[in-house]
Amino acid sequence: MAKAPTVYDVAERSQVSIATVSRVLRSPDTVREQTRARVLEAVRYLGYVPSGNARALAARRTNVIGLFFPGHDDIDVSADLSPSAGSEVPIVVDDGGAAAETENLYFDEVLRGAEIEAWRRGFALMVAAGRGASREALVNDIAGRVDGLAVLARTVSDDLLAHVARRIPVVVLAGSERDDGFDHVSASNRPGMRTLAGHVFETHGVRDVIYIAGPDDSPDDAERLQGFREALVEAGIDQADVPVVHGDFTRERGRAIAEQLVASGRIGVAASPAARRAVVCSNDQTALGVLDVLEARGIRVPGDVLVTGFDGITAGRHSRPTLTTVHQPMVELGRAAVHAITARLDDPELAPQSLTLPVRVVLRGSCP
Amino acid sequence: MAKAPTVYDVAERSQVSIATVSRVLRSPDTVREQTRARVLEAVRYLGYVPSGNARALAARRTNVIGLFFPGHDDIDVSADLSPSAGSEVPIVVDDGGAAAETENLYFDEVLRGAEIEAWRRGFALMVAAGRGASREALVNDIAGRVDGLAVLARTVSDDLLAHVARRIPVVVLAGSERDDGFDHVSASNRPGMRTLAGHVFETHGVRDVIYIAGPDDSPDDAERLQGFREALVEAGIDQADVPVVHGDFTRERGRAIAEQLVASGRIGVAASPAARRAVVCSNDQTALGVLDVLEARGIRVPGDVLVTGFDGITAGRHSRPTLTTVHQPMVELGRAAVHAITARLDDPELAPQSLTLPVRVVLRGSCP
DNA sequence: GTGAAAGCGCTAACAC
DNA sequence: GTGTTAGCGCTTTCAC
Repeated sequence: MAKAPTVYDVAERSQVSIATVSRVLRSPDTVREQTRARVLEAVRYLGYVPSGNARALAARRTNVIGLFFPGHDDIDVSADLSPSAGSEVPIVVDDGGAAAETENLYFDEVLRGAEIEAWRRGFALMVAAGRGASREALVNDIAGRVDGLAVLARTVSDDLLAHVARRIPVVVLAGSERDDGFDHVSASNRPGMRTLAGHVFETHGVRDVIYIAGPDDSPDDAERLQGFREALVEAGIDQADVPVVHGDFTRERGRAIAEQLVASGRIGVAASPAARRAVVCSNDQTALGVLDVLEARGIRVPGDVLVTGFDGITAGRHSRPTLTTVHQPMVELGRAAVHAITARLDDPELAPQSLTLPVRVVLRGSCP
Repeated sequence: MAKAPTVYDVAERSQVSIATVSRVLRSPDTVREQTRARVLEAVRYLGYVPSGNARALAARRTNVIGLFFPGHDDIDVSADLSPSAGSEVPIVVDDGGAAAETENLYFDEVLRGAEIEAWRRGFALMVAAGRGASREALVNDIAGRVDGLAVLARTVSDDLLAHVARRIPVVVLAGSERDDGFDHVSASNRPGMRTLAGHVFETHGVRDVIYIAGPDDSPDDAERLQGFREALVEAGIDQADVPVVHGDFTRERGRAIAEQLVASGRIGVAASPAARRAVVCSNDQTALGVLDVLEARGIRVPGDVLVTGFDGITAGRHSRPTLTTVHQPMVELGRAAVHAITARLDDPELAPQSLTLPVRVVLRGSCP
């Protein structure tokens, strides 16, 4: 690492001009076989790795796409990083208690989709998860390094987004499709929830229902609630009869809310099959929390209470009972975001696009 | 996006030199208040976002750290990305069948850790997941764009790694600590498995055991097997009596192997408490697959068979029964990797470091 | 406190 | 085919 070799070093050693070195690397077949060999040999000998920055600068294109997410505030960032003290391995018993749960499944999947699509199109992916105050600075910084940026809705101020969008294409993920001039990629939240809730009301004939919403600032959550209300109207259920509790999308909070509901008698063992109730949750994590409590309290799902989620995270396939939900194509969301960016890169004149990906209701044990 | 404004544009509009513009952005307090204000106003007006590439080139430092993983070959990359056809939401019944499982939990967590630590130290993170032939090209490419690179062991040829390492610090993740001159970060695989297996043998007195290993090319797997063997020796169990089956770390394969074991009578209902057997798996996914089959076959865990995993993925906390495992600090691994890189960046003369992070055995239902 | 000027390492015309 | 020569947009001495 003493001093990274440059094109000049390679050129000198292989007795050609720097242009030829560049050619060997970018369009090998425009160079005579023999020359090429000499250059490649020098590359190997010197340990030459082209500077991506110089390249990007000269070519006016970085071939990198950025992805910005809200940060993982939940993780203890101050934990020690000291190495293992010898080979003593502690044995602990996991009582299934309040182990900190990884809540970011959603982002992980979106990220994976973005990574896949970026790769296919010859782009690298730069990720940044911003928290707190420095968020804006981070976004600005990353914006200067990429050809296009995908941002989760509501994580960045509109001002900053507009500022950044003057330089590169920006696509907003999972937000409602506002007329803000940005490209949008989202899932059919409203219809999805409407269909699911419809299933609860029509198929099971349950009318005594509680809705557990997510945090106020989630655009997806708002759409879902709206879909839920549409289903209420359709089923002729009076909104006034339906409590809407606000959670925060975490399992923890789902548990807390469920405890309350049980304590207050809002949900519990059904006196008769006709008295069965339902808890419709705005996301899976919340629903899983509810299941935790109901199981612990001996309230049967789906016997006494129906429970539904939204997202389709993997954990819902392994819960007890398994969780009925609306499956969002998270990986596809990530892919679509990257796709939207590259599309605009290819044709900047394109009108703002809004892509809504299809969802599907997945019936499982908690609400068959 | 017509034409991104540059320092020159900002300089012109605010009547200063480009040097001053740069100063306002990098060291604001060396510039007179009034000048600074003028420059910032121009920045806002023009929608100026500094080019990260130009900056990196001039400063000879990108402030980006790279992370290279093996690709997600398992995902269907050709799937269509067409938008929702109207608002028809299909309703499907999930029979718990062979739904493609997301196997990359491990990387997701490592990535999260890396992201956190990178952020804390003022670096951006660039991720690349390479598959197949183009892997080497990708690694080379990303290496040219970052200040340091973390690579999962065995995903890149030693030659290429050595080549790249001449330019930037490279840290190898999760490999055995070979004397290859690279920095290494890994978990206590051997002691972890040894302790866990010891628990199976000593605490439960089970001696009739089967080991399901992972893919041959996994360095972690090799270490775990070694730890297992040490436990055998310690317990005075003859290795010849212990079958070692090779899986591939997937749940799917875990199921297949379990089916075989059950069919062949190697595992099954225990005739007496003393006849209880154990299946020790090299990772959690495999163990979960085994649990799937045992439950379906009416073989009781831990009553008839003890099952253990390794990794500590979230799914193991929600399986039925919950999974006894060795918990790897995956997030910490990612953080440590970034830490190692920055440490070397700060002091290139450092001797190669090998950090081994502690693990802990977590006892749950499948092997209390 | 501010400006002038020399690169950083590469690509892309344009010549030959 | 290969070489020459401008930049790409920024940081950073070194003057003033």
